[in-house]
Amino acid sequence: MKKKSNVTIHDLARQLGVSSSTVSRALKNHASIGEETTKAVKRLAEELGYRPNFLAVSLRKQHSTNIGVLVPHINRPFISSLVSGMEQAAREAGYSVLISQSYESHDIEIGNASAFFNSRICGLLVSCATETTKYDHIQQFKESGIPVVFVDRIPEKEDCYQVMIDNREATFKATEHLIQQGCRRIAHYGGPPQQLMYRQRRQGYIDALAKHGLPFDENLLLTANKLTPEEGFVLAEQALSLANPPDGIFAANDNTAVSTILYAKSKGIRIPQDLAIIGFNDDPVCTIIEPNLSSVHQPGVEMGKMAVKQLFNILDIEITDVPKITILDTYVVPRASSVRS
Amino acid sequence: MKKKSNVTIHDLARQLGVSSSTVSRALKNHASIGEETTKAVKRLAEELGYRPNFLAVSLRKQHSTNIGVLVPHINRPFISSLVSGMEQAAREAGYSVLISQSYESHDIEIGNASAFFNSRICGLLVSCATETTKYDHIQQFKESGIPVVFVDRIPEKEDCYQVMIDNREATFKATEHLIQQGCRRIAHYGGPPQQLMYRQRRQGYIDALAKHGLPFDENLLLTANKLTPEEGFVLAEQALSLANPPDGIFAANDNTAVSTILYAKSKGIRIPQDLAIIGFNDDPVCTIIEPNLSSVHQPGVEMGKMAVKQLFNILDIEITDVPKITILDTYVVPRASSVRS
DNA sequence: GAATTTTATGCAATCGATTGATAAGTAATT
DNA sequence: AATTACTTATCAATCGATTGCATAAAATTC
Repeated sequence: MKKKSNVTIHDLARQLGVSSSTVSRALKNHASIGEETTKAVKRLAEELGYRPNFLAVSLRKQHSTNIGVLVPHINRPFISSLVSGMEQAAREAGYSVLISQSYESHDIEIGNASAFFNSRICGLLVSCATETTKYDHIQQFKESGIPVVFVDRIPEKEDCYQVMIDNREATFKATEHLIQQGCRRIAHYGGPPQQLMYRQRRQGYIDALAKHGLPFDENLLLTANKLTPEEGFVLAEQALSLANPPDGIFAANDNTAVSTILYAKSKGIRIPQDLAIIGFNDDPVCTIIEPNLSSVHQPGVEMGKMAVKQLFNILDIEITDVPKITILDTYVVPRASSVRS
Repeated sequence: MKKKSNVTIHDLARQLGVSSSTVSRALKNHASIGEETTKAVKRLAEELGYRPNFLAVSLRKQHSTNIGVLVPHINRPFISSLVSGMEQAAREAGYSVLISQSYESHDIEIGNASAFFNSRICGLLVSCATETTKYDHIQQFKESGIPVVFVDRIPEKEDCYQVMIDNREATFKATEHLIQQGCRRIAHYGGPPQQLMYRQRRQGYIDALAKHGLPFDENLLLTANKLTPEEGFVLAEQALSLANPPDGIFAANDNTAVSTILYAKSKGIRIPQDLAIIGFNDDPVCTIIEPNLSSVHQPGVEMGKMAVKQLFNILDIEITDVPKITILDTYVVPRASSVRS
């Protein structure tokens, strides 16, 4: 009895002396199956613990109920929230989520996309690797009619479904916040400029300076290819050893902002009095570091859910009239690292 | 041309004027297919961009190459590392990872398990919900010959494949570390005792006290059902408002340890002089909080990889003679929150 | 040259569910 | 009684790949 006891539609058919098509239809309450028969089929199905074989269904229907998720890493606060939201929304609708990590490598991303393609996912959610600038590996999905939704990290000029935030506006608000706190020389840590997101973040910074009549000083614009904590220390040292150092720093992520706080403190620089700092992401560390780090909050779980909703919309599973490009709200969370009261 | 251009084995067969069985065999370098034919098949397959349909393969072979992963949450540092390791090891072998979150709810866990069962996963990796004490929903997999590996959160008395750490030993070392730092009244924050893991962690604490001849005081044993940061404040208040307060705290996770540091600091209690603290997990916050939090490091990514390796071992995909129960090493990471020099 | 072995390939069933076309049985209409 | 209309259920093909068995052709042996 401890054997592969997988009951199929045929087993039910045999035991009831009907055809398997009848069983199939009965289970779906098809109108052309008699009430009696339907009831009998359902009773036996329940009794024997019948479970439809999704593989068979998918093969027949030409698509699975698995959604592919392609992200750079999953063990990062923001991304794991993103994935969490995706999983939640997908599962509520009876779909599953397949994940893969590119580790920011374009080649790995291509390989993972290929694997997803072969396993006939019903849709793809992507947050691109930093390296990625070509999208042939994504194109194959579109060509096969498999919907693709880009999340957070959006391709340069592709016409595609997107769920994102307004990076420019978000950083505009963050920079403006520093200005309102009295900062006059604000530095910005930017990410790799080949990525649209980081260029947008830089633009918001520049726009905010312009709006408030502050000069743009190239020396205050620092970039790193990876915004890791380690890199944060390098950036902090660069910024703070300038002949004319900044009185405020807007970092494109929290990692580097945290490192800057640590570095500044070690140099006896007072935060926020001498140096106000704001980060981006609103990671959990923000409320741990002292002083607590101000940051721009972006709704990770929500973005994940929206991406799935977008996908379902395209698949006509749940028509909710989602616009092709969804932009979710961000807001500045002012904390002790920047609030001078 | 932008249509579903999915090339099948039959398309290749037709174009080459051979049967689809020949194509199938040729693609797998079957010995009984002529060299010429094999080459021709492969060339055309390459040319037309043939991709095997995993759904069809899986249906035929009676199992997919998808591994189901059942965890309480994915947006937690330790678990996301666990999942990251699983994904990595799985993908290297050409397998994919399906994830689902139980949110610590037994009912949701059952539902997710059921979905996995229907989609014919080839194996299951589980880290149980706190609520879970019955394992019928897992049993169905074993009965169907689908291997199950438990990770980190292990069932009480089931005979099963496991990848875990020695919780008792880990907490023994952590407690001993505090004792070596001069602590004589050590409190312990425990998790829900219905979960084996937390009972083991408590036991290690008790054993360490015993070994060093320290009295066990029930008042110093505090438990919470959820070891959240909020709950950490509650525990901290309880511990520190005792008539005879502790001089050391060993918390069963980092969240509550961090809250305790924050709380203690707000009360003017010096860390580690007045109160030494050590947590568990070695989350990223440990090096952010000040003073840096000592903790017990457990290898999340490694555990994830091991779990997959264990699965492959059972599936005879890669025989590595992994023991049924794998116990990975942990070590104490001493930091400023507990080191009195 | 006949018998036997080897090499290379095809046939057809199978995995489990779905679905358009079709048939059998009963009831209603003329 | 014959025709039409329903109701209910079956047949058989299909999705794409795999595989045991059969077979045709070529090569080898006696």
